[in-house]
Amino acid sequence: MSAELRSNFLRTQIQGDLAAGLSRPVITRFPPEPNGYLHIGHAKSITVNFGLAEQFGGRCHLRFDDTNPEKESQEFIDSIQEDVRWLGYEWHGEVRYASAYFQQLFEWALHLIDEGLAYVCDLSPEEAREYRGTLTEAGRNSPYRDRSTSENMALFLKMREGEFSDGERVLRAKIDMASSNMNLRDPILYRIRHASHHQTGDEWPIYPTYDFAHGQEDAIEGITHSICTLEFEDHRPLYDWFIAHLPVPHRPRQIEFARLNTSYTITSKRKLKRLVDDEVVAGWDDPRMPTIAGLRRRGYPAPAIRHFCEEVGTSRSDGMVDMAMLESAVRDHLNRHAPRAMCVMRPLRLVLADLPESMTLAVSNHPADPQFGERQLRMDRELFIDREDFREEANKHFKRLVLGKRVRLRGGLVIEGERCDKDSDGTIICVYAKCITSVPGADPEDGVKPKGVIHWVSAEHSVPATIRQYDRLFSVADPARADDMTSALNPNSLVVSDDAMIEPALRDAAPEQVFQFEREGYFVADRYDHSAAHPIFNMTIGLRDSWSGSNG
RNA sequence: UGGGGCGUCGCCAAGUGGCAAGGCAGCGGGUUUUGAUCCCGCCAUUCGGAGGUUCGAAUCCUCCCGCCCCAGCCA
Repeated sequence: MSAELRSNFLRTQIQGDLAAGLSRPVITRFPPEPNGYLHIGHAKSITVNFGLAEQFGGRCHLRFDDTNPEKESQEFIDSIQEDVRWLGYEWHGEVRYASAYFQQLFEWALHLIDEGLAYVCDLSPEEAREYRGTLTEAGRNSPYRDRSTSENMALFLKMREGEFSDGERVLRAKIDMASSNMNLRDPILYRIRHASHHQTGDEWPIYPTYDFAHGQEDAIEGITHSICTLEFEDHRPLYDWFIAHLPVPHRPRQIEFARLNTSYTITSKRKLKRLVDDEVVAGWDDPRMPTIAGLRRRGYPAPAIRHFCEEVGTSRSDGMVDMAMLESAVRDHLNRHAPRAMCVMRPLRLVLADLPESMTLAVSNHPADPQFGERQLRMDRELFIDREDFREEANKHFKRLVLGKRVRLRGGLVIEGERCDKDSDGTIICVYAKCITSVPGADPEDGVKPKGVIHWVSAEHSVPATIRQYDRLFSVADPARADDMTSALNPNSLVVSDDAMIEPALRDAAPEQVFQFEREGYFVADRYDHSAAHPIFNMTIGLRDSWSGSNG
């Protein structure tokens, strides 16, 4: 394990296991159920599981926990694999499926029946709930609990043959109906579902539950550390019970950590699905979604997401991480990796009447990294600047273009505002300025430096683009706790503008390429919709801004 | 009110008997052809609370308080 990684209880635990003589390589697994798209919380689990394997020279499996066919689909299986790879990880060997172990699981169920440790129960779901008791009252034994081994065997075989209807019977473990741990009150091992499975088709009319499947899957694969979230802690005694009572080839160990929660987001798959189904967003990969696919389409780089997951740490205490931390990781990565370009969002015509002739400027693509090279930009008599960058008059805090004051056009000349035209409503429609310098990049000869620098594009040589500006989807920090998710939505989470003008070269941006539009923020060429004929950029995130809040 | 967890700065989080790391946020200053970046500085005499053990406690003990999870034939 590299020394620079901060310690956490998982790494400490594994180091301890290794020191205590764990003789096999560390093997972890990322075990999603294919019933939705992966989200930022899964990203955390992925970096934990794949990261641990990597740090300890072990391996990590990708295993679909597909024990509930009615909620699962091939679409999710495909998207999950794509997302894991995009995040930068490759699983060891083939993709695994819990469903590939159905026959083994079935045989282990027979074993438990044989041992008198499992029985077929005919209680209806409602009756079973009654018999289960409550948190403070013990449950009662099912009237079917003492069936003979042969009767249980015969009944379970009939279940497997599809002779009963859905919900008619279940197979339960015989543990302790009075246990203070609800999971030990004769948990269900198999339920009847005449449902076609995306992997096994109609081969099985019965499906194992999570509890009966997960630990055994881990055992089959030789998983050394089965890492899951805190809510499964109460299941660990049951996990261990199966491992102890079944002839499994290996004893995996379950360790729980606190799931990742980030402010202003929701990670319930059920609720995310509702946003998609209700068309509140444009799909699972809408750039406002906390899904991996959404973050990707928003322009969040995979290395930034991985770095964020490492930075927040891994512990056992519930909490909520400030979204600003993820955003910081994104800005940090993009600042170093995104080439600079100019985009004028709210164009205002600027005329340089005394510019002798159009000139071609060589402008750096990155202020701190020469490897990005430079690009040629045309500076003509007529330009566009942002409306926000001009005022007829302003106090000294306004470092942009003002009548009678100087400002530099990024990478070009220093100019001075002279006058402006307005329409009948008083709206400024054109600004006139004179050139103070004649050589690009030079300072004024009189030594009076410009107040600031503004960005611009050539009126003639720029091209229109659609800019999709995103803001957080929810306006409350903890939408998961809102009584009504819909009322917590931010009505301005998406603002589309077709007014923007961009440098012509931006037309040729590759899908998913991210640029910094100087003085604005980071923008990504939309993965699907961007084209040279119709450039479309999604705002990834704005630049940090210490001005607008205090003065603007 | 049964059981299982968790409480260290505004938000995350190291630390496990010997001087309370770090990141994010925030605040001040410097550099700057991006109000960005970068750089410098500030930001917990105290670890949920109260007792106790100890030369010494965030770390060990006792009691108390707060928050989270569990009563799916979901995972």
